[in-house]
Amino acid sequence: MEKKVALKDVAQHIGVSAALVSYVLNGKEKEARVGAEMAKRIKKAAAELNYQPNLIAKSLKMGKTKTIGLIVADISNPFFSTIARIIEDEAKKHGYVVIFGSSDESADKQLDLIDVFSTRLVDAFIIAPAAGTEEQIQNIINRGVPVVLMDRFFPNLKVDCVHINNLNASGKAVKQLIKNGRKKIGMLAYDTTQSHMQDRKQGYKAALKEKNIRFKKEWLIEASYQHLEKDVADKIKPLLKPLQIDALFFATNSLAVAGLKEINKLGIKVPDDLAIISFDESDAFDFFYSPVTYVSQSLADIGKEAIKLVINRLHSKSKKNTNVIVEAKLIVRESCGSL
Amino acid sequence: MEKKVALKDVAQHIGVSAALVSYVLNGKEKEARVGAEMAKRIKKAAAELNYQPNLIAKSLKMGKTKTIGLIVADISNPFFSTIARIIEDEAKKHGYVVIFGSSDESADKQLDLIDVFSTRLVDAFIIAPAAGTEEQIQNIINRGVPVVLMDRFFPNLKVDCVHINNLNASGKAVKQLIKNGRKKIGMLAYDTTQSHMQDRKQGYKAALKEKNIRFKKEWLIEASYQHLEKDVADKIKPLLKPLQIDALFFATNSLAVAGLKEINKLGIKVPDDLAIISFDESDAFDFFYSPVTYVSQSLADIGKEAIKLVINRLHSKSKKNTNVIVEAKLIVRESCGSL
DNA sequence: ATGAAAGCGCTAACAC
DNA sequence: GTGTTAGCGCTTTCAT
Repeated sequence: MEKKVALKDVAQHIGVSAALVSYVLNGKEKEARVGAEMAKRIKKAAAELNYQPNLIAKSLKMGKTKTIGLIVADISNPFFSTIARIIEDEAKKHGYVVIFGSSDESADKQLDLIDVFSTRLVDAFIIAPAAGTEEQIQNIINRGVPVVLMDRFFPNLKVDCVHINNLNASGKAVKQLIKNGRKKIGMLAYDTTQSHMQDRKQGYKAALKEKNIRFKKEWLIEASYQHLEKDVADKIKPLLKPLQIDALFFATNSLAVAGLKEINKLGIKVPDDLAIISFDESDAFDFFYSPVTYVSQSLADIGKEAIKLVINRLHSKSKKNTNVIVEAKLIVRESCGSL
Repeated sequence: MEKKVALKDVAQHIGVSAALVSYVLNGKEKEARVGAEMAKRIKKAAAELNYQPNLIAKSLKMGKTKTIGLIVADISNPFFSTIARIIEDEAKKHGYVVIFGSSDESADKQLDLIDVFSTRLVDAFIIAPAAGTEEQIQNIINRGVPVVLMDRFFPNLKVDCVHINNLNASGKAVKQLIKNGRKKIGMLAYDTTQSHMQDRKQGYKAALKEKNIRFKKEWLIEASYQHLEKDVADKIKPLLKPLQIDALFFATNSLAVAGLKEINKLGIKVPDDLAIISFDESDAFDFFYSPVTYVSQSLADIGKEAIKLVINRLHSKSKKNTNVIVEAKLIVRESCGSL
C-alpha cells in the first residue's frame, strides 16, 4: 500500500516550490510564465511519481467540487436511469461527476437528499421534484446554487427547467383515439399535484372537449405512486368489467405496464375491445400482442438540455431563467386501433 | 444569497472555541467532557445559525469522503439500475453517498472512471468489471482501497465479490429444456471473457454433456456488446431459417429482447417451434405472448451483499476476502414448453 | 472543562 | 521565472 504522493512531494523531488507544480499541472504555465524547461521537468516528475491530484483538497480551496447532484423519483425506473446515463455522459464531457439519489416522490426524502448533497457542496442540482417541494427548490436557489428541474416543474418558481409540452402531447394522443372512432376514453393517471401529471390530465380533458365529447368523471382514475399495483388493480376493474370505455390512455409507462396486466387478466382484447395509448416507452410495449402506441419524449434531449442549462448557469451568472421544451411525438402502432 | 456559516462562526457567536463546537456537533461531548450546559448552548446556536457542516473540509481532514464509487456497464440497463437503487439505499443507511459511472464494458472507460473516482478519494469501489481489467482492480487493492466486484469477477484475484453460481444456474435452465423434450438447444451469449458469461456457456455445455446430447458448435452464437442488435440479427438467422434447433437459451435479458424480436420477425412460434429461456427479468418477458421462463437472480441481494462487504472492509482491516454467492432460481413459465 | 494551534493538499496573490 | 505564504473548514492533540 504505497503512500499517496502529493503536490509537494513532486515539488521536493525536483527541488522546486509547490506553486510551480500547481501551475504547470493545471496548464497555467503561460499565465504564470513558467520556463518551458521547468514545465517539462515537472510533468516528467509528476508522471514518474505517478502523482494523482487530490480533488477534495482542490475542492476545499476552490469552493467548487465539479459534482452535480441528481435527484429523481427512482433510479431503478428506466425512464430516470436512461436520463441519468445521458446526464452522466454529458456531465463527464465538462469534467463533472454525478452523485444521485432517489426520492420515491417523497418530499421528506427529497429534502434529505438535498441536505446531504448540499453538505457535500455539489456545484448544482438536477431534480425531478416531488410534489409540494417548491420551497425546497427555492431554498437552493436562495443559497445561490444552480438548479435545473426536469420532467416536472413549478409554474410560479423562477428556475431553469426542461420538459415536454405535456398538455399538447396528451391532447395529441387523445385526439388520435378519437380520430380512430373511440368515444368513451378513459385515463389512468397518478394522483399527484405535479405539473406533468396535471398537464396530462388537462390535455386529456381539453381534447375531449375540443372534440365535443363530454368527459365523465368515472373515466379518469388515479393511482398513488406508493401503491401502484394495488390501486391500479382496484380502480381499473370497475371501468373494465363491464366495459365502460372503448379506449384507455395511460399517463406513464409504469401505469401502462400495471394496467395492461390487469387488462390481460380480464381477457379484454386490444385494440378491438379497448384501444390503448401510453406515455413513454417500454420494452414491454414492443412485445404486447398489440404493439402499444405511445408518446415518445426524447430522454436524450432532456438529459442533454438539463446539463446545458446547468453548465450555462455555472459559467454565466445570468439572472434570467430558461424553460426548455423538448419534442414529444406520438408513435402510432396497432394498440390504438389505427391499423 | 446568504453566505455560508462555518464552524468558527457558531463558535464566535457564543464566544467559545471551534474545538468545542466540533466535539458537540459530532456527538463527542462525552469523550471531550464538554459541560452539559455548554453542549446545549452550542447545539442551540448551531440550529439558530442554520449551520451546515462542510463535508469537503471534513473529508480533507479525515481522509475519508463517505462516498462509494459504483461502476457498472451501463446505468440505463435495468439490471444495473435496479442494483444501483439497492446500493443507494443500503449505502445511505451507513451514511454513504454513491457516485456512479458507466463503462460500456470498455476497459479504457473503466480505467478513466477509476481514476476520476480515486482522485475524488472515494472510500471504496463497487464494480461490475469490464473484460480484461484484473490489473485495474489489483491496482486499486494495492492502493489499499476496498473493492467489491459484482456480477462478474476474476478467479485469480484476491478480492471480495458477490455473484450467483452461473454454472449451476445455466445448467438448471438447460436441463429444464431437455426435460421438456428438447434435444437441439442453442445458446445466444455475449462474446466476452468475463466470468459470468464463460460460466453460463460452460454450464450450458456441461448440461448437454450430462444429458448425453452432443454439443454442436453452430448452436452457440455470440454477439458483441457494442453491436448487439446487428450481431443478433446476423447470427440468429442461420440458426432459425431453416430451424436447426428446438430451443434457445439467452445468456442475458438484453440478448433475449433482441433475439425475441428476430424470432417474431421470422414468424417462429414459441414454444411449439422453439422453446425459450433467458437470464434475468424484463417487463417484456411478461408481455411476450408466451411468457418467458427465466433465471431470476435477486438483485436486491446482490446490492445488499455488496454494501455489506464494503462496510466490512471499511470497518475491519481483515485480510481475508469473501466470495458471496447469492441464490438464483428458475422461474418456469410457458415459453420453455413445460405447460 | 475549554482553548490554541497544527495541518489535511491544494491554489493564488504577492514578493523577489 | 520562481518561491513564500495564507487560508479553504474542519478535527484533534496538547496545554491549561
